[in-house]
Amino acid sequence: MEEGTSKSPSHCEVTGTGADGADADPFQWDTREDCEVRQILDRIADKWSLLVIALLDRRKLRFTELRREIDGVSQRMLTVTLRQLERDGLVKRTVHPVVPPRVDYELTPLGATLHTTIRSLVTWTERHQNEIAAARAAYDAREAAQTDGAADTAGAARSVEPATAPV
Amino acid sequence: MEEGTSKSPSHCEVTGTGADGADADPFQWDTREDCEVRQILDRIADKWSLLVIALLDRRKLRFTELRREIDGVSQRMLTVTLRQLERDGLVKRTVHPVVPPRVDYELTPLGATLHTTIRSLVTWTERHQNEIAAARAAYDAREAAQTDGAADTAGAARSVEPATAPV
DNA sequence: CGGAATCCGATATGATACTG
DNA sequence: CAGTATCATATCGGATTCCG
Repeated sequence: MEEGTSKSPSHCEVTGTGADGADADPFQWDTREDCEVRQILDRIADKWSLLVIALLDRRKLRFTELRREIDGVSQRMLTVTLRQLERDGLVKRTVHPVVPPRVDYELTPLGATLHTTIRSLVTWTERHQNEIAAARAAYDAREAAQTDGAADTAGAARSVEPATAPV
Repeated sequence: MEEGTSKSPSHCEVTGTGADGADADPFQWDTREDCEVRQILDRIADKWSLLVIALLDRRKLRFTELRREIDGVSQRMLTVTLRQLERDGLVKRTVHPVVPPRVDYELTPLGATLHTTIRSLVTWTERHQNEIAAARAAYDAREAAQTDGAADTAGAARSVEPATAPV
């Protein structure tokens, strides 16, 4: 990710609708790793990219402001991330040639359309964080149980069906 | 990511609506890196997790099938990813105790709700991959131009505003 | 077949120092 | 303030091997 994506991603077109991608079939998509969609996906689903886009909601933010809002990001990673997003046309960078340098970042129209989707991802997470926490606790409990006491008579730790026939 | 998330993430509640998260204010959310939301986000926004969830749309898939569909994933990463998703309660794993082992993976109801969101992310990418490709090309062109020939008289490579006053 | 465990290299990322 | 450059390394993740 560090270096520019100078590889040559095959532009694998979707086989479905003739238009401009946007297939309706949930199954019939690429998944080839050298595919452009995969590459883009890897980028926007990036830890920091996600946060940057989520935060740049209809407002400009300065470099330092972003850095302050995104707890834990290093100056370096924020820079790199912003460059990538700028390159992908998702974020617009504006430099004010003033004495103490000032740089603003904001979403481009394209970035704004993505923002909606990202936002829904964040919302989903907020909504279900409790369920996930519960699931984790349950999983860990089972895990510990079978590692520790182990070998209980009947109840298997994970879901197992009562064998029917081999493949 | 390798090890179980045995850290202690602060359960940082959203300040907004009293209910169960689902805040309406796009700004007032966590961003603290030790926050649970951030951790979950990092996981589901993971390169492989994303693909697994996207692929498991209303169907069971065996380990090998998944591996075949997700080009480029190693056995190890697929296993690790599936474990995490299972732990988070997003994927259900079913072991059939037959002679050649057979394991099926499918989304849980919770996972299904996430699938919708993930899917929209994939769709967005498919729809806009051309725009992004164009943006990249443009960016790289500018970049090369100013690195190479550089120093053109007027047109600056990046967006720069004509200075008004310092901060 | 599905997976666990180990080894081990690539690299993504943080910390630090320097610059305009 | 907003980077860039360099260095050190923690982590990710692939290849291999062994197992039920």
